[in-house]
Amino acid sequence: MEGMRKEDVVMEQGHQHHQHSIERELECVSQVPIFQGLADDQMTSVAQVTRPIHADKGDAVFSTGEVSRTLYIVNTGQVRLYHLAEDGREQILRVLNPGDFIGEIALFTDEIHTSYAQATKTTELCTISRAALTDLITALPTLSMALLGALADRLKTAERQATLLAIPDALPRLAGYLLQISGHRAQLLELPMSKQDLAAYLGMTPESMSRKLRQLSKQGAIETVGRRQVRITNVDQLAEFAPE
Amino acid sequence: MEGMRKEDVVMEQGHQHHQHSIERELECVSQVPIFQGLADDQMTSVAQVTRPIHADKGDAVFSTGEVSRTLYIVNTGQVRLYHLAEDGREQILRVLNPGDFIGEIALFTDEIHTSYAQATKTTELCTISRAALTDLITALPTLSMALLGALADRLKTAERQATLLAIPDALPRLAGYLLQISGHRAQLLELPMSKQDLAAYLGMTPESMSRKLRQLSKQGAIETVGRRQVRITNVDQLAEFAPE
DNA sequence: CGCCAAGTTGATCGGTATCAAGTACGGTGG
DNA sequence: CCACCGTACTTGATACCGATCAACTTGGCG
Repeated sequence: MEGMRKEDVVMEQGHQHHQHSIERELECVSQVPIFQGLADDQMTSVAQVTRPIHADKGDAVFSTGEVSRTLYIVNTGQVRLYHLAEDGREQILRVLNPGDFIGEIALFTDEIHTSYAQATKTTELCTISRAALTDLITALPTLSMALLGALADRLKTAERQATLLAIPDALPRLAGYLLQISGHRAQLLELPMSKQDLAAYLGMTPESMSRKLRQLSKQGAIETVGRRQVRITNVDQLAEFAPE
Repeated sequence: MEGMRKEDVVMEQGHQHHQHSIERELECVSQVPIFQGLADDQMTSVAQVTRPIHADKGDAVFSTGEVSRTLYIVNTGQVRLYHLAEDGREQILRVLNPGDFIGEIALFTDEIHTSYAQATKTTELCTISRAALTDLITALPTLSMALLGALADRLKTAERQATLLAIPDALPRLAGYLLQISGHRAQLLELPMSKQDLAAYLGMTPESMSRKLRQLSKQGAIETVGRRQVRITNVDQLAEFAPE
């Protein structure tokens, strides 16, 4: 991760601004999956329109009501996206891990953000303005393809999520979710969010979540480890409870 | 990483159709929103790699298990996408109306279709192979942008759908859905699918759907008109039942 | 006009939300 | 390193909503 050869590229670009190096920007860009596959000089031109952002744990990256004209890409750390219901309950939309991005809708319309984005730990992001990104897209077909691929992937996830949520019973919803994030493999896995957030994400209450997890572990399909981990001990058993 | 070079598959495939007129293909292409904004000659090159497909009411466009290497765009008619649960119940994923497309995931991986696509009426589609489309994307930035926009839009819909489905009570789910497809406007609107399909789409039974619709109309928020239409008579009233 | 699928209505049952207490994990400070 | 504390999580009891099964009605297509 550290040993990137980027110094020579930085030099070539030095004339634009003064010697304010774009090293930090390049580091961000080079880490991000959608920019993999770009040549060094292409990466540099991306880095030039990138602006890094830092957010400490608990900080808001953006809030509801703000106008969205920027693409945010998580470099390190984690960001959670959520809605705030009028009763104060938070509905988790998605958790962004390194490489994930948000704001793609901003590319096409002056949309108002309908959710909050909050760092759950110390987080580094890079941002790209709409204008800069549209320029990049037209100039770099490789980037277009990468973006399309990432969007298609998220779409698939969202549609699978919707299919899960349409199931009326909580047990298959949970089982299906666990199977999905484990890749149908018996393993110890870290939950991407707290159990109460996960409960909301899966359309149930924390109480139901707890009961269903217990039920699954009594059946020998899983074990809960601490507060944030679940070990899948028997995939077939788990699949019994899942849909299809 | 190595730079990607585009192979000239477009020309090779286009060659085969060169003999007869591409009038039919052009008609399809010119109707489709994602191809709007292309110059005439660009549209022609798109048309050359397009293959029209006809499906009568009830016909399958593709089925679960088939390998997906094609983008399908609906020209006229309607296609419904659904999963088949083991108990035989159909879970509607999405309904494709003219201009909508499916198969974008096929562009990036040899994915197996996980759903069925069935025409609900006489339908004309155009199809584009993966190779041809990737070439088009690299050649036509306008098309890239249009595709990205369409995907971002679908993503937004899917995520909103997931948010709706996470609500445990049926009434706000239905109210939220109606508000959404009506654009928060009082108007007569055509349901995009049958009520029983809509019920599955919203994660409830046809019986519940019927009862909740009745409840909303007793409150004066809506009126049901025939089997496929709903008139929104009081948006504020409807919003009372919707989340947020 | 007649038929059949789609939709409605009713009665019952089960599952989950809710409310209310209790428990334990994991971070903080001593 | 350990004791402490707050919050996340768990457990229990009850009520309510929606799924289910069954019977009926209606719209709309041939």
